[in-house]
Amino acid sequence: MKSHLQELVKAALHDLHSAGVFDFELPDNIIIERARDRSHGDFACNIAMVLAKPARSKPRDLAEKIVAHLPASEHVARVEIAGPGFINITMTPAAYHAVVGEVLEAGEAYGRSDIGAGKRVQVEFVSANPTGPLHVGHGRGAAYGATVSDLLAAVGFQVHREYYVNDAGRQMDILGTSVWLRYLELAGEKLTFPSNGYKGDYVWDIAADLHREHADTYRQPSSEVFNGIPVDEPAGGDKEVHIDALIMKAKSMLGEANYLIFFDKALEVILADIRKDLEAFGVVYDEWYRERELVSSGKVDEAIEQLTQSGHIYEEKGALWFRSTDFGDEKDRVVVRDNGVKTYFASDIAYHWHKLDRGFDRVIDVWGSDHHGYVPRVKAALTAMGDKEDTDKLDVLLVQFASLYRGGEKVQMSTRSGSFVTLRELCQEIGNDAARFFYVMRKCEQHMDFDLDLAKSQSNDNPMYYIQYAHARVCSVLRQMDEKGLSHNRNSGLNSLQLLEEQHELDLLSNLSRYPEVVEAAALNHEPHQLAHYLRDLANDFHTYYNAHQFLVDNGGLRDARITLIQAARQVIANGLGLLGVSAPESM
RNA sequence: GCGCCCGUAGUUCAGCUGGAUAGAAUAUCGGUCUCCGACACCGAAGGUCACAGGUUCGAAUCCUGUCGGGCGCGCCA
Repeated sequence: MKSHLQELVKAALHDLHSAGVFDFELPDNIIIERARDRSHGDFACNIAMVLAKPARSKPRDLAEKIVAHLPASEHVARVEIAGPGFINITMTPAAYHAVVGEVLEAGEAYGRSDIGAGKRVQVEFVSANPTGPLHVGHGRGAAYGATVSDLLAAVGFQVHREYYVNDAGRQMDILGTSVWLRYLELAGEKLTFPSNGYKGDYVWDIAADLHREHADTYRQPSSEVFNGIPVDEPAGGDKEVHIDALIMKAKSMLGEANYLIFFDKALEVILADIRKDLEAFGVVYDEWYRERELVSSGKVDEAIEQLTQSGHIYEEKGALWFRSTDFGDEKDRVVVRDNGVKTYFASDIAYHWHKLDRGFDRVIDVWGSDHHGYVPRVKAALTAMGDKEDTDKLDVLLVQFASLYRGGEKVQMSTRSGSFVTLRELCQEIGNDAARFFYVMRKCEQHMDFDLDLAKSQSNDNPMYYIQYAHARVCSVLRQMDEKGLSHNRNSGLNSLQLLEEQHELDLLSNLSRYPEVVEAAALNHEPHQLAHYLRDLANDFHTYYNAHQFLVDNGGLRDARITLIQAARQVIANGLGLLGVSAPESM
């Protein structure tokens, strides 16, 4: 509908241009807005005000000329000039009625489009270190990333959903060592668990598994394990030094191969757990990309070599540094430490370099906002290694933290101490639907207060229930219709749509026609919350209509028309909820 | 100290990328079930868009500064 009007205005402008009224380039995108106030018609165009200056004309005069050259359209009922020079357009009821047929014809495909056709986009999200179960902080990234992916797919992009698995590196070593120490305790050793180790119950579980499988095979006396280890922080030492020494000791006492039994078991169990949680959350990936493969395939070395060749690497204090300040970063970054170990950043350079290499037209990273300082250095590396154009393909979307509230109190959490709310616990408490919906209800860069009591409540202050109820209510009406033995004929309904002339009906129709625009905007701007808010509005239109008018009326034509209309509403609500990963129940 | 994000009704948030009288929900107050599900609807009240400048036909939106909040500033990942 909107694009139709854009064409009309464009045609008028071309007319004026060839008539010599304009001597400047015409803008290629013409803004048509939905009028907020009904007295302004259905759509408003501000083009006359935009072009007033270059045309050296008063906005209203210009608007007159444009309106005079507007081609006739069967969909347009009225065109008026208002205010400082707005062109207000009112559509015919028939133009709105037509949307019902479009919705029912397209069904689940209504709202989908092909504007992204032929373009491949990669969305990497969550990518939490596999050192423990996903917690609620990851939940927002999961819901957001999954929804953005689904939205992009809905507008035609070929979407590749990816989880980057940090299965190499120090944090994983800390985990592996933590598991071994718990295993030793299960085997009967007495020891003081490192303050920087992973203390969650899941570590005990993994250790118990290993102890069942291997009994005391890998038991070592704790006195020997802790012999020569610098003291831990509570004893006045440095917890980092303490844990690093324990890792070294574990590797040397167990031997590389046996150490890997603990390391890999922890990795495998936790990763499977993460995958299961995400699947239960309706989040499925196309690829789980392993950091270890990146390393073993030599891509990290290649990346460092490439940077070295192009002169962006220098050595200082025994370490290799990337001169990221040449590309706008605030300081240079280490890629290889003085002990020869490559940093996480080195892997990330290689990973992103390889991402672009894989031929995606766009690459989206969804990160927690606490990683925002990381963006300049990754972009710096990409710019150093390739061309600027490639770097611009990367979009980093930063998701702010969500604070959970229960009973008006903020829920505290911390991963390392093991006292956190897991994503699984959240879903058990409030349900998948509420979790998915609430997480994307806010703009991602907006800090969010997540009210668990609200998400749980089955009442009108919970927007998700409100929307689902609208869907269930339509289904209920259709059931009632059957029970009352009333017949419904869709073709008759489609042919009787002109009977829909109540304001409530026109409002509902207008919002139904808006759906494809909302999906498009939500997808292209990476803003799922637009869809969430839209659905709330649409549900409101429906509930209002429901309360004001009877659907199951005696007049068969009118009844068919109304039933057809609310079937279309049900379809759009179901489609929208589907894109948000939320179910559309037939009763509740 | 520097960088990024944020500041809109009592509260939680929208505001369509610069448009017309800043909107919802919630809380408060008052109405609506003999009726397709009251998990709903209708109405009232609620605002110095943090503050001060600037840009222009026009600013909550863009620029500068100030204040306030969150996060980040390792040879950690």
